Amino acid sequence: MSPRTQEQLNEIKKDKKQLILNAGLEVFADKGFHSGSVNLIAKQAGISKGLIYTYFKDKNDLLKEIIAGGVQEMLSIFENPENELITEEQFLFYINESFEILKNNLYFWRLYFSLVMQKGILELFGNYFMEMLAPFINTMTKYYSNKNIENPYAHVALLGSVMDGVGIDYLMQPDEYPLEDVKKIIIEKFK
Amino acid sequence: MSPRTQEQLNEIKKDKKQLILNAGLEVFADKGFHSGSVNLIAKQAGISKGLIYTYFKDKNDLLKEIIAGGVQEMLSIFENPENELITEEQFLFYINESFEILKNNLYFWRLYFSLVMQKGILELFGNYFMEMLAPFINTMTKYYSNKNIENPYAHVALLGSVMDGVGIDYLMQPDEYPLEDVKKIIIEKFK
Amino acid sequence: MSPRTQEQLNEIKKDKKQLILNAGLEVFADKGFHSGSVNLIAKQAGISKGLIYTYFKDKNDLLKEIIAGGVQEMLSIFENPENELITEEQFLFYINESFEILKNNLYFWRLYFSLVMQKGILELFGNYFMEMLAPFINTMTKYYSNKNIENPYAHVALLGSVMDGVGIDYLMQPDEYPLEDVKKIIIEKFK
Amino acid sequence: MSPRTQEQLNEIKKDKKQLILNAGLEVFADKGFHSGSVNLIAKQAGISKGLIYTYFKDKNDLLKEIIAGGVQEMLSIFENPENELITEEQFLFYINESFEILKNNLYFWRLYFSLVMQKGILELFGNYFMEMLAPFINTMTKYYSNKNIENPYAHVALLGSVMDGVGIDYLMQPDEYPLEDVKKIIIEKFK
DNA sequence: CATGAATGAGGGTTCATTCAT
DNA sequence: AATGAATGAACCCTCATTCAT
Repeated sequence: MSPRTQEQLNEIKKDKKQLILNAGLEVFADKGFHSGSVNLIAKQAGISKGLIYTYFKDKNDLLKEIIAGGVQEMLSIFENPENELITEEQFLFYINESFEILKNNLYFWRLYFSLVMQKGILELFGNYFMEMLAPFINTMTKYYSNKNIENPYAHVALLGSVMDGVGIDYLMQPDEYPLEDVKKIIIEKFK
Repeated sequence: MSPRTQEQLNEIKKDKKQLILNAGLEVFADKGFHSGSVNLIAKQAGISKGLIYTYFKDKNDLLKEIIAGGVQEMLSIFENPENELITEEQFLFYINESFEILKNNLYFWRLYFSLVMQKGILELFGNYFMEMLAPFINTMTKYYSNKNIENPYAHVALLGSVMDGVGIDYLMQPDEYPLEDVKKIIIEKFK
Repeated sequence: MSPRTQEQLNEIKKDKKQLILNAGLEVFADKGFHSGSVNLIAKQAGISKGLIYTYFKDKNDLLKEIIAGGVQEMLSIFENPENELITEEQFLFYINESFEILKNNLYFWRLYFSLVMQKGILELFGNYFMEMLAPFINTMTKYYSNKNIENPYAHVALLGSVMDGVGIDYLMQPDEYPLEDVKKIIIEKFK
Repeated sequence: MSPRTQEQLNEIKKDKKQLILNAGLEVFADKGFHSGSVNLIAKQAGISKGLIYTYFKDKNDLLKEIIAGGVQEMLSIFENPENELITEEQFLFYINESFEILKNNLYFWRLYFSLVMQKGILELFGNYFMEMLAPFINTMTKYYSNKNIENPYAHVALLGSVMDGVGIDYLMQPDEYPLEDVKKIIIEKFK
């Protein structure tokens, strides 16, 4: 029989790669990068260990692509006319949107926070994370500066920390954390 | 030389154990639990690998005792006449104290946050962490309730998250994070 | 286009097989049998991994056929009226010819010498190599016997070893080894 | 009980290390470096796989130490007053000695010849082998130069090749190769 | 005939844990 | 109490081989 066409192969490749990326995300998010074994990821994806290495150079590479994918998704959501000053309404939108992103990407954020604490790993990603967060930080800094608030930098740092902290606590107990109520208070206090 | 008394022996034992606990805390905080090897801990403590197993059943047990120790320390600091209602002044004291604790226990908190995201590990500790945080939560809840603030539970959850978020961000970049400025804003917004 | 005739198909088949054999020879000679991967051979031959298994049972089989081909080529060059006694002139010719063969089949001889030391691999070939060398040995033995030289067997063994040793040393540093000068001395000493 | 003294430990270490070196030499000589697995070496030495890594950084390191040991042994045997011109008697001694060394270190020489053919591996050893052979080459060059023989360099190259070739052929069939007879002829032709 | 995705055994290596001393 | 040599399970990764297409 004739071999598969290039198109078919590309389709397979894309699907399988995504399958592995998803499995990797779940496993790494649950167990952490070091404890999440390639074996487990293969099992989770329903494939053999070896196949992972058809799509990724090594375990590091798999992690990098998982993160890159997540970061891309974040950026695509947050992409805004860069140096635009935002209104209070837009501020609310951003906060809301951030919470939606958090809720819709539990695994990614769990992975993010577990990586962020580990010295050696963070270096793998260079400025990925910084780049991901930059638009948010820039926009917020401008927002606070415009409101003539004293020390806008500290305000933004705090707001970022708040989002981080809420994220972590919510991820730890998604069913019990009063996310919506907390959101309201944040908006009230930080707008 | 005369043979050591039982008391002296106990003292030695306690010292050695503490030595290992300290070394373990530093290594786990720096490398993470999985990557922080027993060998490294032994080296850091200046003892042999085998001796660790005289004091601890296994690596998990070592981690548990490290955490338990840290939690005890937290509790001892925060120990307050339990159901006492606190004044605003005391509220300020608590916040301040929390920041001091954070700054003085970088290793512990780094370890804490690196563990907290990992499902498998978290189960090792059952309610340890919850118990550690309970007094803080209780006191704050009472404080907000007394001020007739709407939804005190959500307020406390948020305050806890804020402390978590600030903790993480500070730990990531201790030299660059504007901790004092952030503290001021927190007090202003949450008192 | 008209469909290919059976003959043409056979021709293609033969070509493909030869393509693989050549690629295999180069790769095995360069990397060694164990480290020369099937994948690399396929790439070198410009075909797919799978196709190799249409022509060869397995990697061992490919090696065997590569060696068999090389041995055949040697034999065809050396083929002489079997039990004929050779003159000194013919002796010179043989030596010269041997050097030419060496120079013209660097890959084969590199592979040959890399295999010859390994017990496990050598068994794959049974008497291949012996058969390859037999005509040379026979001819030379007769030559020396005829000259009434004492212990012609040892002389032939030595001559064979000389050719082996020169081969190896030349293969190790083809550009620096004084092959022509060495040849002159050999002829002088062994004719 | 008290732990072992440093002396005892050193003794153990030395013995075990030598055990592994010997096992490694045999396995690598028989199977080649790449095909000779750490597993097999452990089995041959009667120890666990892991123990090898107590004594050697990795597989490469094991090979290096095996070779270093062998080279040292060679050098110690051949050590001669360096720039001394040798007599014919001494020449005979050297040739004889070389054959003894060959016979007494079959594994080492099998390993040597199997390595020498492999491009990538040879580089691991830099000038080890060259240094090992240098005294032999120097001494012989001087010997031939002194005899006013034309092209002493080619003579030495040939003599070296002869020793190599005889070595290989003998190693391939130690029981059948007429080593003593061959030695006589070599001496006769090359002295 | 031809492809390359997929498998799984086996490779080198690390490391928690044990145990003779 | 103290040591560190020794073990073996589990890790990441490679590669010969198979098979659906």
